[in-house]
Amino acid sequence: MAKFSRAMRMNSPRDFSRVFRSGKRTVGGGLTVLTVENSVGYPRLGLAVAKKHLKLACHRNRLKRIIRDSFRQNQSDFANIDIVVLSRAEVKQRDSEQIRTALERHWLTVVTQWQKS
RNA sequence: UGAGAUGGCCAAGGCAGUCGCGCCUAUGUUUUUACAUAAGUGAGGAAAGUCCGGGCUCCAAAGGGUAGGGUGCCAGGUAACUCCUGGGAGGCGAAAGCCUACGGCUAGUGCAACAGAAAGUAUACCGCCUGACAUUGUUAGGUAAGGGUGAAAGGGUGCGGUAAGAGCGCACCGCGCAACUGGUAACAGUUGUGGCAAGGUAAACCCCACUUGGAGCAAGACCAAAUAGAGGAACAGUUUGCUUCGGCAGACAAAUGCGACCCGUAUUGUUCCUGGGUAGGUUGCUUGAGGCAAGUAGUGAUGCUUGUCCCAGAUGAAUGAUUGUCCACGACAGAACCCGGCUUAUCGGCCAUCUCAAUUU
RNA sequence: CGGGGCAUGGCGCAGUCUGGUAGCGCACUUGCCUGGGGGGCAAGGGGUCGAAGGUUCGAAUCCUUCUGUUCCGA
Repeated sequence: MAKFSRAMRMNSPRDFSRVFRSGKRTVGGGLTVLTVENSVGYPRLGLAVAKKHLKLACHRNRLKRIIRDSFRQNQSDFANIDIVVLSRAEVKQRDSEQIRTALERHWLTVVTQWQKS
């Protein structure tokens, strides 16, 4: 049962700045993924979609939904890590299909970087 | 059948399955927070731009006046409006129909570069005509038909008239004024009269009429807890009474608030600097100028009556993914306090009414 | 989400209230002064005034609607 509860979202600015300071980074497909180990006992997801990259609120919402859903379906592979997904300027040109496949590639690298203990 | 006009409705394409999210109800577990299961429900016509109007909240009642702002044919609708409806006037179209910041420069002031004689109580460069001098020009007058300048030149056309001309006179048109008729009114029509005297610009100042306090849910309210209610500096007026001489009370003044200013009114220490600490949660938050249906008044916007329904409420912010299938292959685009409008973006589909053309009967 | 400001040569700004000529500094080009550079002097080029409509004879300026950019409010 792959769920996505409130607790699995990163809300506080402290968590975000910790990931930005010491996270590992992978780039590609219009997205940047940062990961770092956490101590809460489950993986967490944080999103940062810039208004500069996607001007319309509708498109920003859509990108965030796609990322959340992809995280939900793949969460069983992750170790206890905090993941932050950032948008890049070129997401404008990608459709939802391309973003999903890009995310799959990112998850693969993340999983090999952080082996489940 | 084709071309067009107007108004209204629908629009994460429809149906079925699987996984997932917010809210809410029920049940169960748990000290609470929560968790699990099931049912219900879950973005828009523009949610957008923030261009207007209102509700709501705070600014002490939001009071009076001034300034400033807004609106501008007339009447009605509305909680209100820069909105809507009906009517008038002007313009566009063959028609249905559409468009219009559409009060007042005969209240005042200002502006109009360059050009031009002159840009507004008119004037005269070239002309035209008359007189004088003189010999094809000079000068004194008359005139504004023609030319020229300009975006714009002080009514238009025709006839009469004249030295040449001119509303100088007449007819028609246009304009102003008056009376009458129709209309609630804007306005329209008829008659009479004036005789050109009122040129443009008010999205120029302004005048007139109506209207308008300011800020915004990050407004505001409540709860709990923590910390603080500290230190330093400067200024604390005038006068009266009492006094145990420390002060106390009253009046005036002053300061501050009432978010443009004044009136009015309320309050009484005020201002500056330094240091310390901080944690948020709840509420406002969706039952409303609400939707739907029927009846009824009205040309209509809309009002009234009855019945019925509850239809997002998040807070780093909920609607997505995937499979099958069908078609005309799917636009613009995401609520954040709530409504009424306007404007802008937009693939298409459906319905109703009307106009024109062709054909057939 | 709410409330403001700004947009003018390559860059930074005037001009907008009060409508008719778009100007200033730096930069650029050419010439001169100098043996050369720097510096100075003189001359010159370069602007759909963010976009589209409207008002006006005439719009950078007035009005309306859009577009970008920037600031403020816990």
